[in-house]
Amino acid sequence: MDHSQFFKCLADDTRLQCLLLMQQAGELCVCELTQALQLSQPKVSRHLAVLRQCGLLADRRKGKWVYYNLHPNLAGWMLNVLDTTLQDYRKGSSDFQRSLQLLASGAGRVCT
Amino acid sequence: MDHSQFFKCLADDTRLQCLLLMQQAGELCVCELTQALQLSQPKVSRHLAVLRQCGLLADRRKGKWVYYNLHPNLAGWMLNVLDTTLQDYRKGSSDFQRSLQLLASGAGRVCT
DNA sequence: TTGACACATATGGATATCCGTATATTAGAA
DNA sequence: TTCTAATATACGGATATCCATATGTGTCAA
Repeated sequence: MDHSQFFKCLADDTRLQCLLLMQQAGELCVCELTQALQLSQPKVSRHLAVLRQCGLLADRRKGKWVYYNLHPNLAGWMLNVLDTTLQDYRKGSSDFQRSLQLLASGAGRVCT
Repeated sequence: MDHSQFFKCLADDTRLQCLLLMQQAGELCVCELTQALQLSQPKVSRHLAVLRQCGLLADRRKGKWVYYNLHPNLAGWMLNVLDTTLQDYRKGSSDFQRSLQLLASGAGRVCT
């Protein structure tokens, strides 16, 4: 995986938010991400597929639900970039705060 | 400037190499970058314009030459991302080593 | 002022990306 | 097996990105 390819993965707002939410909150299923980000299911799913195919995410099926998380073998420098970004993202983005709240409240949450 | 917008700037190989070369070597003019990266002048110039318009680079004209450098007011987290990337980039990319050598040797260099 | 050089930008076409909508796939429950 | 819910993918169109080539702009020197 190329350096610029990695950044291409972060260059879309939906993908970046998914990654940062998982880094903050750990493993999440598609329905949680869809709720937290207030986006359509196909949109979220398609972007998660991109991140999975690039090796940034690992997926795990449990019953009807599929859980995603940062890939355990993610390169150190990539984790470092995500860390740095998350720290700044938390300060600035009110959307991110709302997403975290939606996550915490479990609004519309169906997966166990 | 948006977070994902910043990553969009790094998502192109030419732009990423330009940024990392400047971070490594400091201020560089267009002809040096063109030589070091072995790319056409319009291609380099166009990507530098993108980075300048996004506020990542500052430019300074001196006679016939235009020197570019990382913008002095670059946000801390962005510098941090670039640092992390450069460290890993130096290890892996043999192209980058060659570019640095071309820079150091001053091959085809005309600007003072 | 003219010519040469460094750099910037305009243009048009090829390709990639993104999205909404519709549909397929998979798993559990009835 | 059949139905439903969660997720994945296919399709078509709109938009964005990237490039090579050609041309414009600014500076110096003669």
